[in-house]
Amino acid sequence: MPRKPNYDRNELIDRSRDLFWRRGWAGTSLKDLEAVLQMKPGSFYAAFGSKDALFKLAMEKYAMDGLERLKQMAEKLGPIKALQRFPMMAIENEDAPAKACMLSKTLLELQAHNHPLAKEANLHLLRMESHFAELFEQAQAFGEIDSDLDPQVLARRYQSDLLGLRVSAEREGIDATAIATEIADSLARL
Amino acid sequence: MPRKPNYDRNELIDRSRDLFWRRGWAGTSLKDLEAVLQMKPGSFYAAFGSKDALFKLAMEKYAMDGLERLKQMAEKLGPIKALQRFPMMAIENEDAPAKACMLSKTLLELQAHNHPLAKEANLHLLRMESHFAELFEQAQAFGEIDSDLDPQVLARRYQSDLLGLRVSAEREGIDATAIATEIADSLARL
DNA sequence: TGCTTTCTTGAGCGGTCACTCAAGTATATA
DNA sequence: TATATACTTGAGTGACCGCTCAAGAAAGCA
Repeated sequence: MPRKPNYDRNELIDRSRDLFWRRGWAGTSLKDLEAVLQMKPGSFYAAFGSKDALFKLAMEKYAMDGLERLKQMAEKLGPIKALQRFPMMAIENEDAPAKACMLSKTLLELQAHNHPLAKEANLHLLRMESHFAELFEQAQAFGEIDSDLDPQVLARRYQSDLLGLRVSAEREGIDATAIATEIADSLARL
Repeated sequence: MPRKPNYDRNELIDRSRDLFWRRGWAGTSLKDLEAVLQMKPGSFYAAFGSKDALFKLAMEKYAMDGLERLKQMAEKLGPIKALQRFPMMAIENEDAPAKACMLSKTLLELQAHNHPLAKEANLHLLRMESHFAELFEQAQAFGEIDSDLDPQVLARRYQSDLLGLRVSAEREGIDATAIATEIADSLARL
């Protein structure tokens, strides 16, 4: 009986993610979103409820995609090779709206205000870290790295390096690929 | 003939730096600044000109203090020990308004808008990186690390690690001291 | 075709933003 | 003490913020 929306909700979330990722939470206004989504305020609020609610959806998609890419890479290359290539992949995609990680950007922007989205970002980062740990564990099982090392510790350091790499990649005039290579090399020495 | 300001300009910049460091650029409103500085809008604009101008001053002080601490540490401990201790020092100060680096926070927040303050932040980061490189060079001259390595490359990687560490330290439930220790350890292996 | 139900539109809400300025106040010099 | 010269005050500026809602348009069902 009713009328269907004339947009693809999933694609709208993608476009929002790109905008939020690049410009951040405060840096993205409703007007910006309306322009990119081609939506008037009424439709926007009917569809998503609020700017924060959409940001949450965008961040979830961002995190899910990242995890998915890591899993696919691990299936194709095995755990250690996946971990080695992941940093380079994260920074070499020219189409991405930003080099830096959307989760860390959100965390840094909103943590001081105790904004719920900061906690959300931290949660996604924890999930990613867990999967890094799993891969390190698998690599140990395969005898690819020293099995005396603690996978959790390795994962935490790895994620920290990755976040640093991606902040550096955001800078102008910095050759981040060299850093990515070094991160990969240091994994080979474990 | 005139009247003197009844405030210590330097201390006002310190307080602004702490607020900006913690809350970021968009996250700090004029009202916030007026409250912390105990100034009415008129005085504020007479003293500093604009929010951005004060942010610039705050960031300059932030960068100068960081560089100063590094130099003092290097004088006291020598280059390599200073580089080893610097990461831990950066995250263990409980009085600091934030663990993450103000320069990287500013860069991530404002880079997408081509805001002049983002370029300014990048410049301060470059200056810091140069000094890291100097210390690596000195360490080579002292025979403390392999002299075949490129000090510039070492410095870039070191700064990247440091930025990652400080993002991680900002997170809740992450033991950043372990990461700091590992950064120090990996310098010992050069 | 007519009715119901949803989606779309866009003017406009109260609030906050960075900032201004005219008036008042304090102080160093003449 | 009188005057010139800042500094301080705070109400008020226009612009933008996230968001609301009443009215109109479109599509599925009878």
